[in-house]
Parts: sequence; C-alpha cells; structure tokens
Amino acid sequence: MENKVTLKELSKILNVSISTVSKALNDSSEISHETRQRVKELAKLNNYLPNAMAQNLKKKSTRTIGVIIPAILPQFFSKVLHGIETRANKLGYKVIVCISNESLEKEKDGILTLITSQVDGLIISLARETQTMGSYDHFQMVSQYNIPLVLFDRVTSQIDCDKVIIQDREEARKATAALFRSGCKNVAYFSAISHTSVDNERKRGYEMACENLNKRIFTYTVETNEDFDKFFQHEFIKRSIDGILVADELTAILLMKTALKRGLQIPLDLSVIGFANGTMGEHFITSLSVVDQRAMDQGIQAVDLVVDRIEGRTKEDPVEVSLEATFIYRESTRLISA
Amino acid sequence: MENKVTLKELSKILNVSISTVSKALNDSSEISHETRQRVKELAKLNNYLPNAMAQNLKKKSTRTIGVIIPAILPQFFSKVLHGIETRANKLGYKVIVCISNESLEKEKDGILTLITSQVDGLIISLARETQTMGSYDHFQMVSQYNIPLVLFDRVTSQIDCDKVIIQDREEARKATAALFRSGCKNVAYFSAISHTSVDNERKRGYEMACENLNKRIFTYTVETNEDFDKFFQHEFIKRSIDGILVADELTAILLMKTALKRGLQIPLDLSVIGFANGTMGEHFITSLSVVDQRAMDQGIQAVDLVVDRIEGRTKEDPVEVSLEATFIYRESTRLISA
DNA sequence: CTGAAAGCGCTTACAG
DNA sequence: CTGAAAGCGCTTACAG
Repeated sequence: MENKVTLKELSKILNVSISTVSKALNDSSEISHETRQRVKELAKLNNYLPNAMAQNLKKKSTRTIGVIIPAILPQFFSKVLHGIETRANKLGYKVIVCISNESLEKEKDGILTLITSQVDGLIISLARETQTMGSYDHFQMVSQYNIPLVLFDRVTSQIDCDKVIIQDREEARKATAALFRSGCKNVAYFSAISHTSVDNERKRGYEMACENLNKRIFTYTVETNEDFDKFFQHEFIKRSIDGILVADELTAILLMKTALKRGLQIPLDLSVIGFANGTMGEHFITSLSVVDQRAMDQGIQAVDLVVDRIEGRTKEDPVEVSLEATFIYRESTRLISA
Repeated sequence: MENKVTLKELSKILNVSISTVSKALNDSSEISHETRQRVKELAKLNNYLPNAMAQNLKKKSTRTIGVIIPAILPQFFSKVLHGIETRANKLGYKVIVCISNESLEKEKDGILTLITSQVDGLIISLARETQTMGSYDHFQMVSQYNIPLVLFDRVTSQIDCDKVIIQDREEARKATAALFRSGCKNVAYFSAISHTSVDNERKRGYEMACENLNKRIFTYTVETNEDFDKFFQHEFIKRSIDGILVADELTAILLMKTALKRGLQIPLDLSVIGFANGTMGEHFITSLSVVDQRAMDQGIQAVDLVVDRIEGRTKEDPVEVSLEATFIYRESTRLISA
C-alpha cells in the first residue's frame, strides 16, 4: 500500500536536497559523516530501495546479462545456466533468460527483447534452426548496438565474437579410437541433433578416427523410438556393429534401453559412449561412459569473457576458449587400454 | 560502433519534434498517416530500438517477472521454469531468474535485487533453509512495495499471497494406499528434502494412509549413498519392508539402484513410487511409477496468477490453485487393483 | 559540506 | 496535425 519510497521523499523528511541524499547513500566523501548517517538511517527505516530503471538510464549500464539458450530441458543447458547464474551473481550481474526453443524466430525475438532491455552483454547458444538455415543476419543488430557477445557450445565461424566450446572434434575422434582399441570392430555414430555445429564436429571427429584406422563409416540420424528398433533389426545385424558413439545423452540412453530390451549385453555385445555428462547417464544401469562437456565451466567461462568485454578488459581480437573435455569411464564400455 | 539510435536523433533527421516521433512510433492517431510512415521507415532503416529503461521509468511498468527457484538442476524446477518462460513470453513479459541455492540469504538477496529491478511481479519457490528456519521476514518488503507474489510448490501459510501447488498430502496418501493394495505389507517413506513444505505434506499423507490401515510407520531421511546401504543392511530386513514412497526423483533412483545391485527384484521384492515426473525415472530400468507433479502446469498457472494480479484482474482475496496430480503407473509397482 | 541544475530517453497531458 | 513542456527517479559536474 505504502508503495515505493524515493529520494525525493527522503529529502523532504530530512530537509536536505535530493543531491545530498543521493550522495550520502552512495557514500560520497563530499557529504559530512553525520549527514550520511542520518540519511542512511532514514533510508533503512523506510526500506528504501533505489529504482534501477532510473539509475541505469543515467549510468547507461544495467549490470544485466542476457542469455539465450535453445532449450532448458536437456540437463546440459540447465547446468550451463546454473554456471552462468552463479558466476554472474558473484560478479554483481543479473541474468535475463530467453529460451529459443530451437527456433530461429524466437532467437531473433530474444535478441531484440534483450537489446531493448539494455543488457550489458549477451551469452547465446544457437538454435538448431538457426544453424540449419545458416541464417545469422539478426546478429548485425548486436554488433551495431555494440553489445559484447559470447557464443557457447553451438557456435559459428560466421559470427565474429568471443566463444566457449569444448574440443568436440578431437574428443569424438579420441572416443571413437578408444572404442576400437577396446575391441570394437564396427563403430557407428548416432545423432538426434543433426545440422548443429556440435553434431558436425563430433561426426567429423568420428569419421577421422575411422579413416585413420581404415574402418567403415556408419552414421545414423535418430528421432523416434522406431528408428532405434529399425536400426537393431537391420543395420545393427547387417553391419555387425558393436560400438556406438552418441552425440547426446538422451539418445544414448534410449539406444541402450532398446539394446537391453532386445537382450543385448552392454558392453559385451555393444559398447556405447555418449556426450554431455548428466545424472541420467550416471545412474542408468548400465552407467554410461561419456565425454564430459563441462557444462558448468562453459557457463562460468562465458560470463568471464562477456564481463571482461563489458568492463573493457579485453583488447580487440575475439577470444575463443576451447575447454579440454574429460572422458568419464563407466560401465557401458569395455576396459580401454591406454 | 554506431551505437544506439534515439528518438532525438530521428527527430533531428526528419525535422520534427521528439513528441511527434514518439507518437508516430506508437501509432498514435494524433499523427498524420504520412508522417507516421516517414518516421517508421527511418526508424527501421536505422534499426531503432526503444530504450526500455526510459520507457519503464515513465510508464512505471517493466513487463518483467522475477523468478526465484531453490535450484535448477532437479528437472522439476527446470520444467517449471520452462513453463514460466513460455507462458510469460506469450503474454509479453520477460523473466529474470535468481537461484537461491536453497539458501535463505540468497533468497533475500534475490528479492532485493528483483524489487530494485522493478519487476512487476514475483514467482517464488521457497529455499529449503527458509522453510527450515521458518524465517519469512524478507517478504515484508514485497508486500510493502505492493508487488504481486505467487508462491509455488514450496509454500507456507505464513505468507498471504496467491499459491500454486499439487495436492501433495492427498497424492501421497493415495500412493501409499495403492502400495498396500498391490500387496505390500510394510511401506516406508523416504525423503532427502526434509523440512520443506512438500516433504511435510507428503509425509503426513503417507502417515494417514498407514493409520487408516493400521500399519506401522517407517520414515527415513537419506542423504548419502551410505544411508541407502545402511538401510538395506538393517531396517529393510528387520522391518520386512516391501514398499517405499519416495519424496523426490533422484532419491527414488538411487534407492532402486542400490536395491537392484543387492540383487533385489523390483517390484517383486520391493515396490517403489516416486514424486515428480522426470526423464530419469521414465527411462530407468525398471521405470519408476510416479506422482506427476505437473511441473509445466505449475509454471503456467503461476504466471497466469501473477499477471492477473499485475493487470488488476483479481480482487482482494489470495487465490490458491491446487492442481490435481496424476499417477503414472510404470514398472516399479505391481499391478494395482482399483 | 550542501544544493541547484542539467540530463539520461522516453511519454503524455496541454496548447496552438 | 504538431510541438513545447513537464516529469519518471536518479547521478554528477558545477557553484557557492
């Protein structure tokens, strides 16, 4: 009922000017110690909170970071968001979140909304549709408005900005090689996120490993449960596949589920390695060996990069942070000799 | 480089007043059709975007909803957030997210930050520490500043505001009764979220079911893996427990994992029902029967309630929406006769 | 040490 | 139909 208290009201009560109140609350050395005390007491008494809109308008900084993620349900993205939120808060920044839902249009809207909201910086992982269409015009706004931008995980060389990624290609290559080393004869690649940058990279890494060892390449796009069934009925048998690298966690779990239901033994009949490191893969029986995408670290790094830009600590050239991923050895793979 | 365009600059180029530009962009009927066209064209040409800080300061509305969740990693909360974000966007609101990390202090900070940010409304699920200590003083600020508030899932009768919950007590009672009906002789209650409102309610519902049927009550608080091992070594045998109601998904999974590792059969030797409805329980082998907490719906309802308040569509009295949860029958329970 | 004034970028009565 | 003016709640040179 009593509603917001303003500097003006405090100044009236104390019979001093608004300027004095403002300076006192900001601990300006211009103001006498005694006045500072009086002002602060009254402010606390009235639960005074500044109006950030007014402050920001004046200071031309909102201490807010805008974040656009393609989805929030895959644990990878909620972990990154956790990293972003925690780090941003520690550095005194708020976070406004938009979810693009893998849609180019919603990503565009998100960018406009966030620029309008005067965010000091942006952290974005590209929508699948955006990457499929290769449509990046909407990022011109970002550079025109001179807003520091960090891309993570789903990135593109077509946008000139700071980036955070893991070494997807190299990790996929190593994981594939490890499967062969553990005794697999025919290793396939599964993905439900085709056309994303990370999928391209991982697939390429997989292919490189196969080429190096003169192995045949088998890549599959899977979307529905039937795709899995079909795979096991035909390709799995025909190609004698006994190892699979999977580009995302949920797909890896669905794959293993189908295999187990069909009476296959993991990792004896079929070895599996997944990407990302989620609770689901960790607790599944059999537990999933994974390339840890270091979600939390990606979030933290992205914040550090964007804040460095905002606060002018980075010189001109774009920075690309390529985190070294770690392989987590679990039950879905046979012992791998170093 | 070129940086933000303002009304003033547009007005200079067109040789009209700032007021005219503003009105034209807002499609005011005061302005001639021709001028409107000219203004809009120039605005588009220059990628003009309004400064929301200035607009909000004037209009005293930010069309922003502040959200505080205790955690984001449990899928329940990221699903709710997804519901909130989607619905809020559809209604033209932005979302600022704070994560309290189950800490009272961070919850307080979050509230101050969000009030300072002039959010039009708040959606909060209480931190565990807040509920444990029963410390709700920081909510006085919210009512003093007259900010519409909706509590969801973790709520308290001590705060007078709109609420969204599921009927935790009744659902727990029904689930427990169902376990007995399916043939269980001794049903226990497991929780890793003790002292939260939802835990209290679910425990109470469990107890009611036991009392109704003259069954003994066994409640356990579990935090570590050892707790599970200890349980199976002692209590499980001593009490001949063959059914367990679990207050959260992860605990249910860890419980089943331990049971399966010890060679028990689910649901033959042990039936399990969990709360929340996550991907993990769905895909676990054996899949988990659950009370669906309707995460997405809770988020949507919370937004509707808070927006109704913001836009003055609700009269005085607090509204409590109590969603009917649905039971999802899966493999972790024996067939339950109606 | 204190205060008057200008201004951040908008919107909106009000006058013409 | 257009524009001058006031004001949203702050901050910050500048004067005194």
